[in-house]
Amino acid sequence: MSSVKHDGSRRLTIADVAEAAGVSRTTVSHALNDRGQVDPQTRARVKEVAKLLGYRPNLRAQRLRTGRTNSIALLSSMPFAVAGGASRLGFMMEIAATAAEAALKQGLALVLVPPLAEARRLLDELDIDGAIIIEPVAQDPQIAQLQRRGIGIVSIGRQPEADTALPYIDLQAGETGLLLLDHLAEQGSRQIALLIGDQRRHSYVDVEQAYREFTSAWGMPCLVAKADEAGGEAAGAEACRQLLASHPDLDAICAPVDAFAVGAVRALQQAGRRIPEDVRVVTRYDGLRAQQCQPPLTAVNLHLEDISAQAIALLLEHINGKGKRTIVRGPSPQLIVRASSGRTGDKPAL
Amino acid sequence: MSSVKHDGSRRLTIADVAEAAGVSRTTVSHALNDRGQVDPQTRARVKEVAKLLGYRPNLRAQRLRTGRTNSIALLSSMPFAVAGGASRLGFMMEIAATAAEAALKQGLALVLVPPLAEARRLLDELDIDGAIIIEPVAQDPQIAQLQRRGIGIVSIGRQPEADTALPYIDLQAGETGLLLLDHLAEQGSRQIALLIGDQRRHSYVDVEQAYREFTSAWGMPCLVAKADEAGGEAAGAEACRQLLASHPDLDAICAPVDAFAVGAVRALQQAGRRIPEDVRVVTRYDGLRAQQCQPPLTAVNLHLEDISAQAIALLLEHINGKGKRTIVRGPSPQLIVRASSGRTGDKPAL
DNA sequence: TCGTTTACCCAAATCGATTTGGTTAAACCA
DNA sequence: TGGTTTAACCAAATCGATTTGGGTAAACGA
Repeated sequence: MSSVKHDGSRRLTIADVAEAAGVSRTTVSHALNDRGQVDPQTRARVKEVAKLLGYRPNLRAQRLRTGRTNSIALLSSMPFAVAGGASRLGFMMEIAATAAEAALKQGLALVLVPPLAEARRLLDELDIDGAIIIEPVAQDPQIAQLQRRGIGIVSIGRQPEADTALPYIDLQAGETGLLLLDHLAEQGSRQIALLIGDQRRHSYVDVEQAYREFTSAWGMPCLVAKADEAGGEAAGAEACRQLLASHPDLDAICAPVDAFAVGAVRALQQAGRRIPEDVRVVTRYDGLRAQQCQPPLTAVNLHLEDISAQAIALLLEHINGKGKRTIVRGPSPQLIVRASSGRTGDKPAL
Repeated sequence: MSSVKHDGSRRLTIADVAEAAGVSRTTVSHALNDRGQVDPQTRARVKEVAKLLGYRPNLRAQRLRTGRTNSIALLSSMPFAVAGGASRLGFMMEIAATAAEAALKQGLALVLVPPLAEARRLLDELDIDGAIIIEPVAQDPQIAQLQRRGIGIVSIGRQPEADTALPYIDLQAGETGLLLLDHLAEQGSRQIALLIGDQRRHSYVDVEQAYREFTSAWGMPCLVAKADEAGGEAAGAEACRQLLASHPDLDAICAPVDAFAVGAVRALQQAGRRIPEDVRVVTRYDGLRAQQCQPPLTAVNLHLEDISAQAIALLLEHINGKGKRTIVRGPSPQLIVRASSGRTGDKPAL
């Protein structure tokens, strides 16, 4: 009879192929997956028939049988209350874009899980093999929830105060901070303030420690300000104003969060300070914000594509159970000097 | 015996619950899903037992049986060759963030499919119920591929020259363009150039048509420049330089793509033109780029969150087969006037 | 009292693949 | 020649849920 059905009647199954090829379902499965013992001629014929019919295996059945979903989730650890558009998610979305690419190349689908109040309930509905979480805060509830389901998790950036040590990609926040601080000192800054978020996030914890050691070693004053992550640029600006009020003679601000840094720039400009002549400003995440700021901000290339790829690889290792590594040192961050801290054409003053 | 096993031996199945509760698997299924006829007491007891044991249904089995995956993909129609970091994906990622949220609220997982050369092969490996494609170009191969699999697709922005009409959310690119052009004319511009991409994308096609009608109606010269999407800001700057060379007296540029607009601003500034005094610049997508540009760019609020939510709703309708709607008019775009086209404090010249 | 409805429950079929545990016939070996 | 290996293939079990098609006993109706 007709070997090709093209009415939208029903999806083709392995049984249809078996019948058309005149073999058993087993043989079809073996032939198509290059497994088992099948006569090369038969194998070729089965493949031919399958192609002709346009057969595609039912992924759901495949997955029930093999126990794999071939998909992973990407979570952030943002506070739910964060307001404002999606641009707030700059960092997460940049990782998302590169991680999705890396995942797809490994045959994995990447599911985006934005920070969401309902996410806690919905997290159980997700059929995933593993998850990547970005810069988790201490005691992140999502992590516990996923671990309860036995789902493998890897974090980008160490989880602070972790009771259950998660495998992670080391973002080297301390070193990155030192890179920025050294640069500022080298440029001549002697009153450097640190502006970080108030969450217990490794990048804040580590950079603060690095900062304290740095200032103490140099005999500099220790000026730490904390702002609310949810507040974005406005919170950064406000924190900067307070810094200026209490320490009018500061000559540099290191603000790892790009939104805080841009907010600080605005506040400084409003206060009549010139950047970089009076105050230098540097940030960590080199996103659109840092690049488009006026003046453009000195930042750090974190090599997020590499980090994403490493996170995917690490996660796969752990899912497959043959992963011994629990900490992976990410690529070395590189300083990108821009006008916000650069040596001005001719020295500003003596 | 012990009713709770907590060794990591094996995932609990419905059979375990059935045994523990002393009923059949059928009854457990019915009880937990609030289906069938089950004694309220039994139902409660089964739920109790299931909770106690920590039973969670195997999603893969559930999906094989019910035929749903509860996940959808988000595709862009970008050229693969596009270089540069993820920030190029600003528009896609902004939709991704809002769409993921809207999808999750509907119990759907959103899988990110970045523009990728290998994507064509990998697209068949994705187990999804439907897909959303952003501003598809004419003849997009991904669409054909998914349709071959019988997967429902909805596009954000009409697909131009479509042979198979896709349901879509109308982005009203023509109206949006007119909004910008009217604004420029109102501000006093009389030599308005249009700078668009060279792909066959609805937003370019529609805005170009609107532009031609607009200039013809006003008796203005028709200055259309096209740049390569993959070129980003540099391509926009180059196109702008050519425009300036051939039409030195232009007094406004409408560049719907934000990267082109920012590139144009750079080129204008290098050419010694003041913005907005000499040349006004406006763009469509109100992303970080437009906001952080110096001067900030007049742009349009497209209400992407609403559009994402509408796209998800439309897709669900079509997946469920009860969708009659094929075109949904998105929310009305709103002009956001900023310094790049604003009336300057005191009129620039007489 | 006998048939019928109703409430409650269950065994088995089903979804569509993969995998286990065979069977059959030809090839090989002593 | 009789016994063993090997190649090629297949039927049935399996994954873990949902759904179909009854079955049983109590309640109801005439």
